[in-house]
Amino acid sequence: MLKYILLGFINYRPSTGYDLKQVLDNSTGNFWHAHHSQIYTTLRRMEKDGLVASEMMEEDGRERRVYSITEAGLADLQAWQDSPLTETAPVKEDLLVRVFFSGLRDIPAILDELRLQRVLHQKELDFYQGTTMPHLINEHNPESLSSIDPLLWLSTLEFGIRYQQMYIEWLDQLIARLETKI
Amino acid sequence: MLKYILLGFINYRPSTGYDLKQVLDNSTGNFWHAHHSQIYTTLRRMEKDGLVASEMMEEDGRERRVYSITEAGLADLQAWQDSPLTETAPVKEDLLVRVFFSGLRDIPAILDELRLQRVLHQKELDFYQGTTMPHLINEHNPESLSSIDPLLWLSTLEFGIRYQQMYIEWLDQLIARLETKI
DNA sequence: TATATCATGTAAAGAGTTACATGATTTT
DNA sequence: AAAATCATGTAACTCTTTACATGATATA
Repeated sequence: MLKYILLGFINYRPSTGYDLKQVLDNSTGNFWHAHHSQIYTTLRRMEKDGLVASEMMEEDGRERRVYSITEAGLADLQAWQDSPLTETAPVKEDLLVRVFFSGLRDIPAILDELRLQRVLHQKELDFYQGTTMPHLINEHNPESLSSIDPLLWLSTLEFGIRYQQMYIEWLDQLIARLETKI
Repeated sequence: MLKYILLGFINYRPSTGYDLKQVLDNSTGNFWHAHHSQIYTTLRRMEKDGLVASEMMEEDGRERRVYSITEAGLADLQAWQDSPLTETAPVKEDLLVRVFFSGLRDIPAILDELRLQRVLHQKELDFYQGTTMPHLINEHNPESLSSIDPLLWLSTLEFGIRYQQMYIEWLDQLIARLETKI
């Protein structure tokens, strides 16, 4: 999947691994993330497979490896877009595993953990409700995104907002229930 | 993480890999899943590490390898419970990646994909709203779960229900928006 | 001058998926 | 008799994380 995310962004514009790490953190971080090590190695593999081509460029004395999409890469991206998902993505939520097996733990200790999670999820919600998407949309000149791109991008951002809101409501409900059990 | 899920369930009662696969599918499937191949290999590694011990048992002519938790396993489980999570779990949602990069796709094709996802998420919601948890709770005799177990288990189930409801609402919103763009 | 950011990588280990492989019992 | 379920595993591959490693430039 990371391959297609990288292809998708490189298709918007040629990019370095560093660029892509920033872009991922500030736009897809909400539903997909990757460490820089994985991004760099995946880009190299994609180049070996002929999906992208790279060129070292010097800018302000900095050496940057800029990747561009190839014809084969564009074909791969389009083939992926044309084969729709027929399954749902499985959820993996560490906290829920912990909650499930917390029957023998101290209730105040569980509450501490849940309250910390509430703070962290509120922080993520604040981040998504901040300036993330407008900047992504403004970076592209209006002509290049005549289509439904902004609608789709904002929708994925709204997913993140809904998710964090749901998560916080759920945490509040669980915290309230546990507070009556102390 | 799978290690702790397996330890957690084996701590409730000695189990086989097959048992654990069923239990995972019917209780944690909502926030954690694993293929049988991963469960079997993880159990073997855990046995090598002394966290569980296995014994072949014959039942109705079937050979079953039953795993029990060891003292070291229980200590490991408790140590994990005592070190709270200080981060949130990253979300990985394939569909959102696809939506993000659907700017050049045919809108009717996107809508088909979203409507199929709606059906699939509705199915999952129906499943979670079905009989999953009561049976898990009834399987244990009431004395063995005098604590807050049912409350915690039901809360994780409610997370799944809230998640699917949120997902469907989000899909409906996006579908409605795209329908105006045809 | 120290810290942060820019920039790119490798190595090793762990987690997870997919395919292969087998054979018994139970239900239709 | 066929299909489904019970039951256990291995092999190969891919994905992901964590740690190691380096060096330049920009900011405080």
